Amino acid sequence: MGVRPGEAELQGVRPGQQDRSRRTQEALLAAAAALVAERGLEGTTIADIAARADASVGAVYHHFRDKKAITHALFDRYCEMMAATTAEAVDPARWQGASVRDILQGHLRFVLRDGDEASSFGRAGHHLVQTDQSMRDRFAQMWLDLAAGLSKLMLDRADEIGHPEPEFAVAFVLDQVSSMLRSRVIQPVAPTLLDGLDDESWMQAVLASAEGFLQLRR
Amino acid sequence: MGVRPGEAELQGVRPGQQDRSRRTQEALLAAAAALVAERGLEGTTIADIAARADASVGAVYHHFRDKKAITHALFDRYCEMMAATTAEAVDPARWQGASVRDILQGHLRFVLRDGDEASSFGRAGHHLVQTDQSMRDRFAQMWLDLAAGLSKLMLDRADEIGHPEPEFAVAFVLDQVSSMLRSRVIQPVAPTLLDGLDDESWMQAVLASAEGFLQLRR
DNA sequence: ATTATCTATAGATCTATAGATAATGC
DNA sequence: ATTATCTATAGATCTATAGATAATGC
Repeated sequence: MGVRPGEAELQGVRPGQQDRSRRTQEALLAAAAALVAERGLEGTTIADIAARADASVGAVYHHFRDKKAITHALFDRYCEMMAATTAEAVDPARWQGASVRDILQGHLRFVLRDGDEASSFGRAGHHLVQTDQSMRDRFAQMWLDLAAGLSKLMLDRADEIGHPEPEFAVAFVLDQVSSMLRSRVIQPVAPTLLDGLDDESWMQAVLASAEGFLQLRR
Repeated sequence: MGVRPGEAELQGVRPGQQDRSRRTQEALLAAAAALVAERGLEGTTIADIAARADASVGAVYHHFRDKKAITHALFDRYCEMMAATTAEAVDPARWQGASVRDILQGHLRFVLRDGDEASSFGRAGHHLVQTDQSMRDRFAQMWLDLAAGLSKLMLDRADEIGHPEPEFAVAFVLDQVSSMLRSRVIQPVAPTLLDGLDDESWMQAVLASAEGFLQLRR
């Protein structure tokens, strides 16, 4: 999936020419994602990955040149997921006739759903971002793309926005929403005062807050 | 500082009876804090710590039973800092005559200033929280104490709050503010759309948002 | 005399490789 | 015949200790 053979091989991922090979490689990646999501990169050993995938250490090194090649393959998956999300979230055609509130709500719902299915690739990606500069840069670019796309969609509806500086207000609200999503879904660090609140009510409160700041007209 | 000798020794920190000893132990802790803040716990070796403190590996093990003892000593420092902050932020006497907005602003200013001085103990603490369950629990308790204190201060001024459910509104706003502080100051992960904005203007926008949600009366 | 520090190294882990064995598909 | 997997292990790194040396303060 994803990277073309030539490119993948450059990054230390061996293509594989048998069906069995592809299955093993999938299992190894899934095992690595789960373990990295749980314990972080440095808490995960090659032997752990092999064991969880019912394979051997040798098999791991048959598929990946070294440990770094595994992390890059994992992060590629993460980037594909996020790029797909962005493309959909930012497509103007999809949001014909939608209001600013609809757009924000769509984004919130998407991330909440995504967090719910507890995709280990997502969590693993977030661990990796903190360990490698090149991944940090790539992540930053992806996030700016998403934010810029959402921002454009919302500013196309500037007539709904009562705040005197719509550009600033939109940037602030996107920042606010993403910070809150991160604390609740992506990388919770401490229980919050709102832990008892269900996702739907929480989302409505976030939307109400954004609505107030933007001074949305009905 | 902080822990009483008996308690410290139990946790694997050797008290030390000479002046030189105390200085070395300080240097070792400061070095460990800086390195953990930079590279995380698992990226930091005992040899690194010794080198940065101009000491030897043997000296490290003279002062701390094992690596875990160092991390606990670091986290103790972090807890002391945070407990002091909380005690001050939550003291009703200090906020005589202050408005809800003043209280929120005080909290924001404090964390922003703290982040500015880039205390490596603070950053190290945040890395440690993610690696150890007992630290996670302790951190959660401290954060709930701070939030409960701020919440009480604000609810004592419920007459300023126009939101129909003041308790919920206050909890939501505290959650929102702490999420945003974390993303901007404590553990930034990606550049935001607001990176160009100075701290003061950012803070004013956060306060305006909270003011709107709480429906504060003047 | 006691306490603190240093050097050198044993023991534990972990990454990565080499060589032998098993499975695949032309 | 080729590709994939496994077992066993070399080499690198890191934690922790032992024993020798240096500094402190009664």
